[in-house]
Amino acid sequence: MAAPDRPLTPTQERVYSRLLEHQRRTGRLPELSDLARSLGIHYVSLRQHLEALRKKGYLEFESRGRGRSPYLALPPHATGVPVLGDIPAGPFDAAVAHPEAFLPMPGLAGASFALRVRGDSMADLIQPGDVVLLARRPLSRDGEICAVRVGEEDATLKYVRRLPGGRVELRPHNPAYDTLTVPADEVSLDGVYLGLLRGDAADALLEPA
Amino acid sequence: MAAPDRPLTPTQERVYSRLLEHQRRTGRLPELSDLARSLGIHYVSLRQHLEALRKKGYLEFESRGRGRSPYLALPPHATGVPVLGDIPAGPFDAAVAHPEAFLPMPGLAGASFALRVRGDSMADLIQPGDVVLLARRPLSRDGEICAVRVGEEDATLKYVRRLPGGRVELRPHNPAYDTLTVPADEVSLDGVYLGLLRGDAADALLEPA
DNA sequence: AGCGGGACTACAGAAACTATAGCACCCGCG
DNA sequence: CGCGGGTGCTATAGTTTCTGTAGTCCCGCT
Repeated sequence: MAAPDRPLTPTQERVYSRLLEHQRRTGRLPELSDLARSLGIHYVSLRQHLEALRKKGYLEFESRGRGRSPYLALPPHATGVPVLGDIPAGPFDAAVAHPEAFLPMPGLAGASFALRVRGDSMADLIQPGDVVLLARRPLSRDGEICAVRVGEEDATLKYVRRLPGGRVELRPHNPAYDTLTVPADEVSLDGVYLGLLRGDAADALLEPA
Repeated sequence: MAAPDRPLTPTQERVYSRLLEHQRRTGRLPELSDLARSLGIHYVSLRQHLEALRKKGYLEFESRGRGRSPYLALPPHATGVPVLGDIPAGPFDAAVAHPEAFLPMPGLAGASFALRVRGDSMADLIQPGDVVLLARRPLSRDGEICAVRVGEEDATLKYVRRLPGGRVELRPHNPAYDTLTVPADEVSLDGVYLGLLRGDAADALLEPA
């Protein structure tokens, strides 16, 4: 119930996306009466929708007594970047994986996710406990660092380059490991490297799920 | 006037730090009447202090008409990590440097800052346009990556290790460059590596100063 | 002696929010 | 066909926050 678990009706969708938009634009949430006016519906109706959204897990909404402003907030999964699992790690399905925690980064929410580094198999620039930020988008320039999986192996970070003939070159940062070239259809590209947070910095930022 | 430029009186200081604390704890700002009660002062007095803080550049505060909640916000420099300049770059004085922009990361504010990478002299893991997060703290473990300056040179990122005899080893990530050992008093350690954001991710997060 | 910071009292009005109740329409489902 | 859910309205009455303005007091500093 903590995470969105039920589909929204059209009007609930309208209310919810209006809240997201307002949060992005202004960094805060609108007042209920303003929102009701701008949606063209009545205050009482709006509250019914907010209550429905709350029950479905899309937001936090709590009355604080007569005359007081209600507590209204979008939960971390709406504004934060989810930490989906570990790297290297077994195959994870972004649609199914349930996040362990969230990085509050409104500018990146939706288009990206994060993985925590578990082993020390990566280059010395990345340590166990670090959190790697990854964009959910296809490769745009050759040579970008990506989280990739080959077949059933664990996800790892590699420099990815497309080769002629439908093959892909996977080069590890650590030169002690081999560079692979694999048919493109055997590689699943999970995310493009967007950044990294040292373990202690990540811990200071993370919000529990 | 945009940044804090004048000293605060004791009570203004109290009001301001209470706001910071509330923002850290709850992620939002308190209502004025609650705040006044918890500070043990009257509502009208509180508003005088908020107005004074606004004039001194410590916060944004604007009345929105009778009966409406006032607009109250802490500016980016209170909750964000400042981007102080470029790396490699000439000596920058953290106390004097005026930030170009801010990364909204409340958990790290105060204890850290950021530098934008300008040249491509760093290792291939760090590209021009990236933003490097740095902690304002001394070296805690040998081998940490730090932004250091030797004498009057530009600041660069190096693996730093303390050696017996008051010397310091500075090892670049790129093995093509030399590892230096320098007397500790010739090295100024500007910050300890906390993380990195790719240029496009940083651009999505940055707030102008 | 004057000034600024700090703090209070008082009052009237605007707007937001709570709480509750009732009415109406449309739609899908059993 | 009836029922429930979603949507939306009207209405009333009460609480609280916030605005705006005005006046009083004390204290420390210049």
